[in-house]
Amino acid sequence: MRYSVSSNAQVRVRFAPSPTGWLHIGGVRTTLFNYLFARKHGGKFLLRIEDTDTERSEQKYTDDILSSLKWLGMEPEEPILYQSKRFDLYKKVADDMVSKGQAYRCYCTEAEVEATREQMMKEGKKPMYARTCRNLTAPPTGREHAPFAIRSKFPLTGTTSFKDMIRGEISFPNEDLDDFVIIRSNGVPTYNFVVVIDDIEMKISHVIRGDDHINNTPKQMYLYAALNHLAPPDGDAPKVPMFAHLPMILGQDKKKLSKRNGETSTNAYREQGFLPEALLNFLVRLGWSHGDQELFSMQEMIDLFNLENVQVSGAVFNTEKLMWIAGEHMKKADPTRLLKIIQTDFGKCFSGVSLPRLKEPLTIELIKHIQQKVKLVKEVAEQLHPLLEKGVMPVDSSGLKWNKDADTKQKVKNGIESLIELGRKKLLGNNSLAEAGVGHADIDGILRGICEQHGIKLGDFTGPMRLFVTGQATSAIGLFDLLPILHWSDIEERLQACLKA
RNA sequence: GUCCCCAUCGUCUAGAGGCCUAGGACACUGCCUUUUCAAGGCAGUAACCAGGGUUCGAAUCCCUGUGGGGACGCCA
Repeated sequence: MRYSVSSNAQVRVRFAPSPTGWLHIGGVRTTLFNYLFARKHGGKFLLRIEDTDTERSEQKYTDDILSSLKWLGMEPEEPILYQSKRFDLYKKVADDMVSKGQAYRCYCTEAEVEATREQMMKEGKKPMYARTCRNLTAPPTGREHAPFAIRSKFPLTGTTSFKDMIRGEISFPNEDLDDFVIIRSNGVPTYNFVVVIDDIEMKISHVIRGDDHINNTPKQMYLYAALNHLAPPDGDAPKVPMFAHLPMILGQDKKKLSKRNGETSTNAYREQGFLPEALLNFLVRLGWSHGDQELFSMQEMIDLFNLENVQVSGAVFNTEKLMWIAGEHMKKADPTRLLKIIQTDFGKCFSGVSLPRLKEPLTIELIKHIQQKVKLVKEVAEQLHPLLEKGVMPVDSSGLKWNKDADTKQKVKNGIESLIELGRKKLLGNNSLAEAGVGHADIDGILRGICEQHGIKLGDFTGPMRLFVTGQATSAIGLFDLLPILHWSDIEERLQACLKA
């Protein structure tokens, strides 16, 4: 909160997800803060795939992370580092630590370790490894050829502390810290180990991550000290990066956001039709603020972002606010771009419509109006669908007010007949009234005129028309705007259907 | 249980000792327009976890308590 960035160091940050699940929305927020920080300081944003868990890592998840980041517009600026390709290196570093007495071979079985852990829990202590093998000079008898893990030889006394850029000084008594495993008995390295090796090699200047990593930091501090010799000789990278631990994103139940208490998959938001900039705007306000400002363009986020204004406590993921922000960004979006997204992501919404109709300029005109009222791209597509259909569509007219009043019903029909006639006259051989120079205000005048002439209320008149022309009782586009845009032939067919209702 | 972190309206937040009878936003409620719908405008309800200090003065600093969350893996 109170620490600023030293100006001469090159800022290099990374997002380091493990491909064991779809890109989590919390990961997107972490990425966003890293990305904004890099942009703001003229640094670089990098990506590292932490696929050391060979059991659970899957290619499809890596693909998902990559495609989601691309969708969000936050792509890495240097080649992606895959940890699974570097096992040999990690092993060598670990062996080196063993030979220097910074780590040791542990011959305990998982069951043995688990047993002591449970025992300590019962005694009211923090469950830790009993350090059985810490001072061994040779393998225990009978286990000479047994597989062994490699553990860090973490100091037993003193304290380990670091200065968090968001929270200030955080320190841990060393006696509470474990001799954590750095290489599993199957030879695969663990997270806390490789993260340090890679951050050193990638010359990461600032580690910005979720605060669930606070407790890992002292372990990593130990490793930074032990692996100091790995730091690049050019000295342009800090020996130990600065840390900034971001508050968690919480579900409605105030617990860490997970599948159980909210939608966590980034893809789901894309499929629902959120604009990426809307999602990002919502996410940036979860834990960060700039005075009273709520709406930010990507450029504004970059210009305004800073770690000083990052919040310390967790933030509940609030879907209502997301929806509001989505609507605000929708209003500002370029309609041509919206059409493109509709075509690539929401083609399925157009069953029964010949897609070439999407290319007609009238589509853009329709989108311009629709986007003012809806929040999601999918909604734009759904609103567009019936409008682009040729001719009549099935409608449910049972809810119409005129069902209760035969007199009005007849008057409205008379009015519609007048409208059809008038429309033809105004069309002057064009496809649509708009092409003939008829606009919103003209339609307003025409409809009001007809209502006056036939002695009906505007609301009674527009209700049935809206239903038959849009196929829906309510629509995201006003009738006054819609009538000029659509092909008059389609409107006429639909109004004829209305007359028969 | 142990360690770490946190604590302002229901939610996101502003707040860096006096500008705070605590501001904005979402949501909610009401009103206006009711001569088009899911628009727009206006207004309102609503919070400094508790107790002790420090200070002329505390939402803001300190301590304690309470509450919440996170971490305690040969997951990341």
